[in-house]
Amino acid sequence: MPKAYDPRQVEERLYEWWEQQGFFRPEQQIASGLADPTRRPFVISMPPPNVTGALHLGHAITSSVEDMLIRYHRMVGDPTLWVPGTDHAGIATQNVVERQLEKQGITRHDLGRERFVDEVWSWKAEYHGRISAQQRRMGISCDWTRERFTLDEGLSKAVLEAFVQLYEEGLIYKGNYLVNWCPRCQSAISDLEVDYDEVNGRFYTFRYPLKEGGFLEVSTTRPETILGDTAVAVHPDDARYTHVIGKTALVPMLNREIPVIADDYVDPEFGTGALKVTPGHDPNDYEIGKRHGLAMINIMNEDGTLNANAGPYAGQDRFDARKKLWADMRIAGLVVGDREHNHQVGHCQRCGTVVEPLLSEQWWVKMAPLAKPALAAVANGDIQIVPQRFERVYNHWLENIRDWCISRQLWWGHRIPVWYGPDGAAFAGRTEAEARAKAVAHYGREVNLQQDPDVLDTWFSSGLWPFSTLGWPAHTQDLATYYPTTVLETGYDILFFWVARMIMMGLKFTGQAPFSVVYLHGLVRDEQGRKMSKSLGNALDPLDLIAEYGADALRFTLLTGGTPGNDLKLSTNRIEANRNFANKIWNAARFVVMKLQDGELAIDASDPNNPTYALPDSTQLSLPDRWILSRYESVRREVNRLIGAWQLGEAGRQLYEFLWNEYCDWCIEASKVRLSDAESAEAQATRQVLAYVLERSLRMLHPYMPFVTEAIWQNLPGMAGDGRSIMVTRWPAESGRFDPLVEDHFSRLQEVIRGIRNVRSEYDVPAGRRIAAMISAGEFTSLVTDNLPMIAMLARLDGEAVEVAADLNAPQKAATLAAGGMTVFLPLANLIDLEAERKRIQSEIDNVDKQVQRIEGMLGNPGFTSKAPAQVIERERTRLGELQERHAQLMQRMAELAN
RNA sequence: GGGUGAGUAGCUCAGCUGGUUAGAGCGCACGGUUCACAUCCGUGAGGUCGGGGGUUCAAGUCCCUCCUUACCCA
Repeated sequence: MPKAYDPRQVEERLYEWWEQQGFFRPEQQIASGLADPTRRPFVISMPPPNVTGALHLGHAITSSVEDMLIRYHRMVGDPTLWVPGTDHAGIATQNVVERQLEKQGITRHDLGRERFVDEVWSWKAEYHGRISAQQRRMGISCDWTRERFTLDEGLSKAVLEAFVQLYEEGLIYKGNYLVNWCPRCQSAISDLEVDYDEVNGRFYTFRYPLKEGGFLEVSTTRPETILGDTAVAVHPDDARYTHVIGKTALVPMLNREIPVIADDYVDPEFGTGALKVTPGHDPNDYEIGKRHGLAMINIMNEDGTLNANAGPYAGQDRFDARKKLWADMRIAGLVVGDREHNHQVGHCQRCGTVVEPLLSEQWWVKMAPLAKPALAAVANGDIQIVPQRFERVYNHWLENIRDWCISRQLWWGHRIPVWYGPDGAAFAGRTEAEARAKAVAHYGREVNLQQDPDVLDTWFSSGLWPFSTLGWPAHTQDLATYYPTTVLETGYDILFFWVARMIMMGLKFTGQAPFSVVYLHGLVRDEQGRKMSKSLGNALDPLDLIAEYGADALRFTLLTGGTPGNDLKLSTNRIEANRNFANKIWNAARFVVMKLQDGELAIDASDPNNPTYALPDSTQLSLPDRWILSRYESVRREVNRLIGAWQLGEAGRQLYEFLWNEYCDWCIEASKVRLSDAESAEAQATRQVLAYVLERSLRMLHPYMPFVTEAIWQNLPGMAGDGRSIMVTRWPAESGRFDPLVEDHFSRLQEVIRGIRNVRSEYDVPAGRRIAAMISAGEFTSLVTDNLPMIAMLARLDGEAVEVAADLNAPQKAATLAAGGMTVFLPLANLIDLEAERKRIQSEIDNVDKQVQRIEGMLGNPGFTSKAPAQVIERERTRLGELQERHAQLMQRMAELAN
């Protein structure tokens, strides 16, 4: 084993080996006996990354969390399946390819639909390759043989099936309503695809002339929509305006006559209290228009220019028209004024263009009937959302859900499976033949059919992902075995886009919730807490980080750097620290492996998936051996508990602290004494314990840091070979080694050792100098004498000059410390300054005093003694006793020094 | 306007169902050629847990309120 762990030397090689061995496949897990085929499989559908481009840290955190869960469950013995795949990402992908073509001066229309789509497919091929290579670098153990793409034949069939079923049930309908229209993409988009950003706009106030004479002052942020006004509204109770209700207003520049109406929606406090109503270009006005039977005028073309309804402004871009119209109105004397005004404006999530509410004929899904069961599934516990607080967000959205616009005026995606007859009648079919048959039945003869040119919203196909990837609508073996899946893990930002829709679709088409747990992670941000983005230039590339620190360090950082549902500010400092951790355990293992050369090591290999270093007979175990075994068992229990409670980060942190602070800093250090006589029985026992605890701990760390744990495990004598891998060993079971008394005893010795080190440091005793000590150990005398060589080594005492007894008198010139229920005198003759020593002891006495007072206060409080649990009271009593004793020891020493 | 999260050491964050003297990493100070590791070891300094009120024997943890901040929905 090299002196430093170098991830670059091992990661890619190990990954290829794992994949080649078939470890990622549930069939292999069952065949090898690791997984119990009678257990419920553990299944995750990977959130499919868009084939748009490269992966970012959002994908890296997804990969880290899911792989952690998958590896853990695989080791636990569940048949474990992780289905990977990618998403065609309609608008996003079409946009990048269009932009690419733009550079060559070509539009998609130049190419035509078919050639353009071919172009996108080749883009997809290239980026899909990049994406899966990146995911492999993360170390993810998904079943690549089951990889899917949303435009695959099978998944496309699922889309057709879902569409036709919903259509036939009347849950999909076509209608001319107000949609969010992106003039650049020239497509409708759903409510969720609109981002509302604050914009420095203007607030324009003008006069609306009345036919009957006079005028009404009205304000707007979008003057060009005046051209589409079909009413002016005031609040019915607004005394200022009662007299104008029912009169007729004249649309500026067009002189079109429109009514002045009264409607509760109008806020008399806002602006002038009179509202222009443009049902064709504003969602609220649309509602008013419906209530009052107003005309709905569309003044805009699909590219954002105005149409013939805009009269003289036809052909002008919407923003040019805004300026022109305002200028003309100014000349006409209709302008009152305009001022700065910051407000929220909808932008296309994919291209940033200001979205226009536009009347348009689109396909919709009726959501209310789908939302109801989805709400119930969470309410009745079929689906658990982690963290739970997101249930409220989920509920709120579903309770107020609106119909979903699913048609997109794009070329890249699932073509809508509807064909129109000559008179426009629509026939939905899973195939053209099916639609044709319906048409023949309808018309009584063959007619020409034309397929709808539009495609479906990407999320329509993603909504089917958990079951379409397993073969639905076909009744495949995979679907029967692995559906419903277990956990859906993703960022909270796509709770509505994806998670809620999968739940609705899953319940609708399979009658079952598609997963039982939704685990939501937070967003990865930069060190200042900003969202990572290309334009800010603050986006870290996971591949760069892996190259510099190793995949394990990145994974561990993403897993332990935060808590579920909360954003994570990623700093390279932290990744570096975790790289150091990988190196630390690598070196710990180097030490152990080196020491293991000194003797034969018995391995219990009765279960091929659970090769186990045998432990010595318990009579052979020293205190440090028993201690690390007990600590290991405590941590094992705690890690299990935490993972069970979805506290994956905390579990990882526990492992980190156990391995570094207990295994390395104490267990290994303490072992060196007993290993010095390599031939001895105690050395052999120590080696066995070192090996056992290391190997078991590596298993628990494996889901977090798969590479370094495997790299080490392959070097552990007797473990590797015959294609064995740590990733398919069993998760450690109860060891029966927990021993609180041992933990108590060892921590007393730790206190003594730390205390001595502290004094040494305070008195500037040279690190290499071995010093004398007198330990007045009371009831712990045999504990100390039994472990004296270890204490001497760790505290750098001169073994020849250590005196231990139940009760010792202090030498005059000595530093004194009370620790672990014992008193230690360090006769540092020429170093001790009596005055300084008195001060040191006094400050310790003060410290002890404070605690004694606190506890005495507690125990003296009848409320406490009568109401607190007996265990807590008992613990405080014990502590008080020890503190009082310590206090007495220090006081006695003070008295001696005073002489 | 409705909702949610965050506010704990100089920085980034843990702290589960309320119960020892509130922890870690980084940074800082001091000291280290201790036979695995300087990607390291040892010691230490540093916190009125955002403010105020309340519940409780006991509050970083529960409740109310306010402040700051980020995000979601409308």
